[in-house]
Amino acid sequence: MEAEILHADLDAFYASVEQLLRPELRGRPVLVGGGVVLAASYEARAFGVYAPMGVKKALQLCPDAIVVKGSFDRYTEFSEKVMAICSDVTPDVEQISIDEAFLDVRGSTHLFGSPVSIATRLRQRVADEVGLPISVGIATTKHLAKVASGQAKPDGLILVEPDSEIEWLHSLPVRVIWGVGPVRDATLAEYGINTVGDLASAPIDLLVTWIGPGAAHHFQALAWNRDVRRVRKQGRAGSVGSQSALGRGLTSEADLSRVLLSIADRVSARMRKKSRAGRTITVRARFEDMASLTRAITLPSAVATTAALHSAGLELLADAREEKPGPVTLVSISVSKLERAGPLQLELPFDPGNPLKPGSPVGAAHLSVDRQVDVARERFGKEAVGRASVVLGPNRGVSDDFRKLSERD
DNA sequence: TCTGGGGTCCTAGGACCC
DNA sequence: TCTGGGGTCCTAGGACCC
Repeated sequence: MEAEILHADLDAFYASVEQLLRPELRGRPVLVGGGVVLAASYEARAFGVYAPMGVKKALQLCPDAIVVKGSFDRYTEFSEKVMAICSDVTPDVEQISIDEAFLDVRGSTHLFGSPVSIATRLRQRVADEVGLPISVGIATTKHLAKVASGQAKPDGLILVEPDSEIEWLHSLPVRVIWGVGPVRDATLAEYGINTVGDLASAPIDLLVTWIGPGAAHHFQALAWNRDVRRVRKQGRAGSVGSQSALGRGLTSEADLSRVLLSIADRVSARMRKKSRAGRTITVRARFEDMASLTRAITLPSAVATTAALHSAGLELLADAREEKPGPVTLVSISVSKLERAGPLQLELPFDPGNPLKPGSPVGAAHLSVDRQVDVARERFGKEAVGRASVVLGPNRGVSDDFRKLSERD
């Protein structure tokens, strides 16, 4: 098997963009974030700072660090430029986050040369045309390419030769396996599993009892570089969500409702922008002790409006607070089981008394909004539809939803 | 000053169906 | 009346990733 899968990963992405935009930050320790560090420049990492560390602690370790809030719109712009360069190299690009992507270059070698020369050119172009450092790993599988790019950082390139890949992989700490985080790392360490080699040679029946059957088989396969996942162009099924941290916490119904409304509006606007609607609405609440509860409901039809998410969110949050009263320090709404949705959709508000009868009774996107309202009034009565909200297309806020109604009545 | 905001995936139990 | 096995869908929680 040839090593033809690349994993390209921008180095300290947010911090690097800040240093690019503000030359006075170059060569200096930079922290991007508010309460916690989202990204630390390599100058800051030299002091032991990493994400996600509290900013306070980071400043103790590195008092000269400059803290910047972060400009996420700009980060998206830079990400798009880099992904465009990747797509120049091969059509088989799978973007897995804002700052990293897999590239399958097997179809490009006849045009652009060996995977190493392709990767070298890619790194050079990103440096010249965008101005950012990017590391690349090359291997026979996605997982190994990802491990390799991690080892290549900062600003490096590693090709794992197929005939020595097992030897190379087995020498690394088990934490490099994609999916082994702090908890599993600690569990494995208890049983003397410290390197990938240890993991590879652990008896599978014992591994199953330590970390469960799914994880055991998955991680041991990865430890032998058995990874059949292909580079796939389109994204995953997905979910859309948003959250807000609430400082010391909120207790009043009115405050929480207001926060939920703004979150619901953010989520629904993003769904509409993507022309998606979803059937499962999940609310998560976090409390003062950092414990959290989730509540979910799956509706018979998909919804995408602020009003539907808000009223469902209120119900679900009330349910969670019944189990655990007290100040809520973080709340989130996320929507999954997404489907394609037309840009125009009329919907009745979520009905707390009857969770089986929520929105979109007239999801007839081919009809005009006015026509949808008329049809709905015929079917459901003037009163019910008087409270309906209308999705007017991508990226409209809640005020637009409701304004349309008041115009009608 | 005890910690952001966006996600994916897995597990386990219960309801329900055949 | 008691009993089996298999499958799907849903909810809740948890680990992990960037």
